[in-house]
Amino acid sequence: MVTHKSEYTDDAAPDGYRAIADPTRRAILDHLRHEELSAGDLARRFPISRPAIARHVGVLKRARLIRERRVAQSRRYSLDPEGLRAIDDWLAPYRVFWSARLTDLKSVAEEMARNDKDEET
Amino acid sequence: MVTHKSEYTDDAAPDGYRAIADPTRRAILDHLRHEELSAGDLARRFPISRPAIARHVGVLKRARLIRERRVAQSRRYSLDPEGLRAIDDWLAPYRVFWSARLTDLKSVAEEMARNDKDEET
DNA sequence: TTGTTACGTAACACTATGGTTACGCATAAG
DNA sequence: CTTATGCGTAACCATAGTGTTACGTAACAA
Repeated sequence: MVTHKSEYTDDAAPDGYRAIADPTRRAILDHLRHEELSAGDLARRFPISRPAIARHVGVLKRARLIRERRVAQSRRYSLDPEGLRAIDDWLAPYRVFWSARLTDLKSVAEEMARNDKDEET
Repeated sequence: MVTHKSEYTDDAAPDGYRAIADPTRRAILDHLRHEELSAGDLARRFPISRPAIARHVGVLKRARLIRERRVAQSRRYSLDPEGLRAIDDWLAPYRVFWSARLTDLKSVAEEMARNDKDEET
């Protein structure tokens, strides 16, 4: 709803779901999967400006999807499994829906209901 | 440019990443994991209006995360594994980053690099 | 010191998103 | 038929998100 905060209280860490919602940020992760890169390196690989990259990197960092390592005046970024693992954990209960056949989806749902009876807050 | 339209450029199917970025939509999915529900059913379980639910449901439907089944004037929604599976597929290559422990992250990255040498288009 | 390089942050504009209320359409029931 | 129910859509408003340019700071090099 309306938080009425309006100040830039950036205390709340952005969640991983929001972080990977942006295709540019997913592409950044895909790049970091292969090698450690700085913000400048990334900016050269994308059609957007370096400040934009810096913002994306900030979101990913606060969501614990990447880590920062300072080398001289450069900052190298690498993957941090923590955030993606959280998403994977959320996704896990759904995985049975496609690993188990689709032919009997209803029984699968009922089995799920037994396993985690009241998971919602 | 689009000066006076700008309202619904939503012809393109929304991707699943965007769909699960919203906590309300994730909660909707969690409810549908246990039982088949209509938009009205969902609206009663959430503190937002039914039209808002209908919009969320539309996003989830176009992202192939849920399915619609018409019963009389009611529309029952159930999970569609297709969309979440796509996300899981994207997530899969990263899974090795936390299944292999953090002790030697660099070698893991190099292994990944060998496996899918150039994945970006 | 001065100059270069690498980077993040501030300020701003535009678009996208998510909420509301009001309305229209389809089906069911009387 | 008329009336009620269930649901989606349109119009509108407030906020969050994403891009830009301009600027400030920190680490090297000379």
